[in-house]
Amino acid sequence: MGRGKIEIKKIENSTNRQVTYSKRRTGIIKKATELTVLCDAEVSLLMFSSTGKLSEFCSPSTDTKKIFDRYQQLSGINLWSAQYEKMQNTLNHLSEINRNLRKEISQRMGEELDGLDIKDLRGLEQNLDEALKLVRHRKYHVINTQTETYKKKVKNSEEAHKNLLRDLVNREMKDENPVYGYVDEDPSNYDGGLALANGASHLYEFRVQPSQPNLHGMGYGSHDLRLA
Amino acid sequence: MGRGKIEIKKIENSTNRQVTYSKRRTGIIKKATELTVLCDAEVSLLMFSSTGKLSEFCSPSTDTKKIFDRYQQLSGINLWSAQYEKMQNTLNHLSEINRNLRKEISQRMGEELDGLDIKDLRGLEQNLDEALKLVRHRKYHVINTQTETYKKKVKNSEEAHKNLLRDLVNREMKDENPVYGYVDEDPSNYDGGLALANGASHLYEFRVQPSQPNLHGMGYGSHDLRLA
DNA sequence: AGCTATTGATAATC
DNA sequence: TGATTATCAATAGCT
Repeated sequence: MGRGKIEIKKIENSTNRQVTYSKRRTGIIKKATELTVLCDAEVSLLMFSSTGKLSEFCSPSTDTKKIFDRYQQLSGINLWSAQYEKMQNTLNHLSEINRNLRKEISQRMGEELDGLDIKDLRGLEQNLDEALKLVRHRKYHVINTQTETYKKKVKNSEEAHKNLLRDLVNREMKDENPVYGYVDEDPSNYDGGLALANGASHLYEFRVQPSQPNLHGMGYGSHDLRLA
Repeated sequence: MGRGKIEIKKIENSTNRQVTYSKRRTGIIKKATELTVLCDAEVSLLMFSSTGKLSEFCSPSTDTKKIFDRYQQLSGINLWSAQYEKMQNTLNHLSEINRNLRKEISQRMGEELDGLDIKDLRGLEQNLDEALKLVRHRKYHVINTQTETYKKKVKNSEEAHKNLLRDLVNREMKDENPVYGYVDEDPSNYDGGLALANGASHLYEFRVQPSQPNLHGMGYGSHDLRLA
């Protein structure tokens, strides 16, 4: 259809090819539209020119994504299988690692020791012993620091009290007019040492439940890692 | 184009619509083919008839999946964003859990204690202490069991040796014909006690490297959890 | 981009 | 469905 018949083979003249592409692209989109309207069909048409430019047509009743989903269902071709598998592998790998980490924590809590031989047990014992020393060392350090702070605060307080009393006496001696209303500049700091009274840790006390290591109630064991 | 002009609107007669769909489908596929060949383009054409039947055309140089991938790249539309996001969330969640588990292990090894207050430290100390007791208990149990087995083996061996000697003496007394070649029925069991000599554990000895929890050389710390 | 001679697609019909 | 054909639509070559 045109001023002359043409052979259906690649148009070598680049400009001519572009022009023909443009015209025929319009034509085929018109055809797709007509098919959509006349026959109540759903159509997706994707075209990449030789220069890589994308043109798209899609029936108005739907969108490209829906068409693809439908195509996937009907054709049985899983378009994202590669990506899907890659992610799925990563997920499985992470789950496996987490399982192992949990097992290690359990063993460090003295549970699930059945699988360990004498060498493992000796290693674990030694390791726990060293950890215990480190934790105790740190604990004493924290206690000392807090105690020092506390002592300093008390000393400051006494100093302030003494000064206040002196002032008071001075004033009474001068004009017999006592002063009330003294307030410490930062009373909230005084309960720093009180925390020492509580022995149990919110971090570790839940561990009385055996063999279910947990992290602040995240409940990761119940998550569904499958993807429909 | 036809024996009469037609209006572009849905063909109500179902049979007629099907016939037109068939003819025009052939036509548009021909157009797509021509576009592909003449203009060196890549084309994907998906059509669903009003009855739901799928027809497909794709340029011979490629396939539908590749076209979709390319479409996705160029259009910026993530065609599987729902799935992707779901998996990505799961991945992030698992990674977070992983981080926490590692941190807990580190703390149980006496590392990364800076963030813990006095309550936490006391709890951890208590927990480690109890774990240490459990591990020691288990270790002694295993040692005792192995020692018992070893003793029994030795006793059996001595018994066997004694019997052998007696037999030997008896035979020599009877016909002056000594017997060689005695073999224990299961010699491999005798080295059970030898493992006790090795103090270090293959499981825990690598922990001298600080703050890198590890499980049997899995090296999960280096795994790339990002998804291209 | 337009124009139009010409080919190509297809609606109606069998 | 498949073939035929009179018609209309698309477009190749040209400006």
